[in-house]
This record gives sequence, C-alpha cells and structure tokens, in this order.
Amino acid sequence: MLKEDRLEGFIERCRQAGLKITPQRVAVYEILLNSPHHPTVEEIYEEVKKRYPFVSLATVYRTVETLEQMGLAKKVCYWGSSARYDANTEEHHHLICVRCGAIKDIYIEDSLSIPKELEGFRTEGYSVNIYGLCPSCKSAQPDT
Amino acid sequence: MLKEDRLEGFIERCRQAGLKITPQRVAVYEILLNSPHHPTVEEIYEEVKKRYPFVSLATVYRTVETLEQMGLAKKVCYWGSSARYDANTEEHHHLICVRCGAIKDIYIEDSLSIPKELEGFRTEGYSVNIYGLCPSCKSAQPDT
DNA sequence: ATACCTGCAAAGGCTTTGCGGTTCG
DNA sequence: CGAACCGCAAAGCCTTTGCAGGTAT
Repeated sequence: MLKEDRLEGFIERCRQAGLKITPQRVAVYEILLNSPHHPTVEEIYEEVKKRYPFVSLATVYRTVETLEQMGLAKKVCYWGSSARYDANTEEHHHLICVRCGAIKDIYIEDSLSIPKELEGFRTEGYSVNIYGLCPSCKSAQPDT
Repeated sequence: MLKEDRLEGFIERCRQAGLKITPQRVAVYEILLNSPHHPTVEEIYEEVKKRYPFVSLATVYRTVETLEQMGLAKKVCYWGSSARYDANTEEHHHLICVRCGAIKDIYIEDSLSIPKELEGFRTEGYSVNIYGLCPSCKSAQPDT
C-alpha cells in the first residue's frame, strides 16, 4: 500500500474513532512511515522537532502508543536500550545489529507453519529476529 | 545436559576465569536452571531471598549479566515490562503470552537457513517468537 | 593477604502521568 | 462550545553504579 494512502487511511480512522487530527499526530505517523530504520521514540521526536520545534517528547510517546493500539505500528523490542517502532505492516522479519541495535526489515521465505493451538496457547502470529553485525559495525570491529 | 553438570560446569568456568564462587552467584544460576518460565530479575531475586534473605537486587542484576557474558544465560526481551532470563542453551524458540508476558520454550522444526552474509550483515543466529494467549489468559479473556 | 564480591543507597535512563492551557471539530 | 490534545514538569519503573565493608582463594 502506498504511503499516501496509509496516511489517508490513518486520518480516516482517526475521524471514525473520534480522535483529533493534529499536526503532531500526523507528523509522527508520516515520519514513521518514511523511516525504514525503525526509529526510537527519541529519534522520531528529533524529526518532528524539525517541523514543530515546540513538540514535546511526551506527545511522541502518546502518539506511538495510539498508533500501536490502532495496529498501524509495532513496538519492536530488542535487548537493552529503548524501544523502536515499525510502521511496516507487511509480513516481514528483522535483521538486528547486536552492536548498535540497528534494525532492518528483511523479506525471506520461511515455511514456518504455526498451528492455531500450540501447547495450550492460542497463537496469533510470530516474528523472526536474525542477529548479527551490520555493515558499519562489522568494519569497526573486524574480528571477534 | 543435566542440570547438576551445568552447575558444575559453571563453577569450573568461574574458577578458570578467576571469578569467586559465592553462594549468591550459585543460587542465581541454580534458580535460573530450574525455572522453565524465564523469570524476571525480580522473580529470581524473590527466590534467592528465600535462601539468603539479605541478598540485594543489585547482586542479582550483576549475576545475570555475568551469566550472559559467559554465554550461560540469555536475556529474553519482550514488549514492555522488564527483561527475562533463560538458561536453556539448546536451540529452541519462544511462545509468548501477549497478555501476561509469560514465556514458554518450544521445540518446533524450522527449516530456516540463514546465510552467513545477509544484506551486508554478518549473521550470528536467530530466534523465533510466537505470540498468543497462554492457557490461563485465554480463559480469563474468552473472546476479543 | 588481596582480589573480588556484596549490600546499600543514590543516580541514571526511558517512559508515563497530572495539570492547566490550547486546539480541533 | 466541548471534548480531545498538547507542553511542561514531576513522578514512576527498571537498571546501573559508587562506595565501604565482607568473603573466597
């Protein structure tokens, strides 16, 4: 789906839900849509600040939480440090740098067929995280 | 590998590394070995306190970090809340309850063959997280 | 004896929350 | 106009750290 359409869809869903369409809110989602590197809240905040210098970090936190509840973004957790967000709703996996925490979307074939019921759990989905060193960390740390 | 052997191995490796074998340290590892539910640091702390009432939370944090560095435990991250630890070193995946955060080890066949080099990353390993509702949360929340 | 380790308490990040003023619809 | 939202600052977790006393080797 195109980004413009996704932004439109977001605005439409806000209307339906009685949520106000504020410039900050739109900016956060738009920035997230255009960030392939799964930014942290802080990073989103820095971007939003370029457009709205008086925005507060709390607003960004509140907005990403709203997006998550609407199913338009996912919190991507990783060892330590802070949470990152991902607005890519297609099926995909993550390539994660164990040194700097960078996250990259990856589309590989996987033939995992997860049963609806597993060990008493009702399953809803799954994710694959692949760990490694990203190109820049790889060259910074030749061998270990 | 048997738990007793793993505990022995841990003690042996501590000796080699010049690390002292303190009762607290051993207790943390032993408790982790016997906790199939991937306890949080707080939960490990509560268990250790049953044996050593004066243990401090900081010690548990320091010990799990040591275990992680030795490769004997892994930090298992999950959305929100606090980190959990896993001393199971066999290849396995995780079944995670999205409601209460409980984590269960799972052994399913997966035929993911991850190249050593992927999108410029040097890969080291991967993990599969399957999300869902655990038995007790499932009954507490019949349908949603 | 002497590293290393522990407990305590304080400090440090990240995230959430309360509140008064503001803005969208 | 009124509900929803924002910015600010304070408070809340979880986790780490500094320090002085204690313990394993």
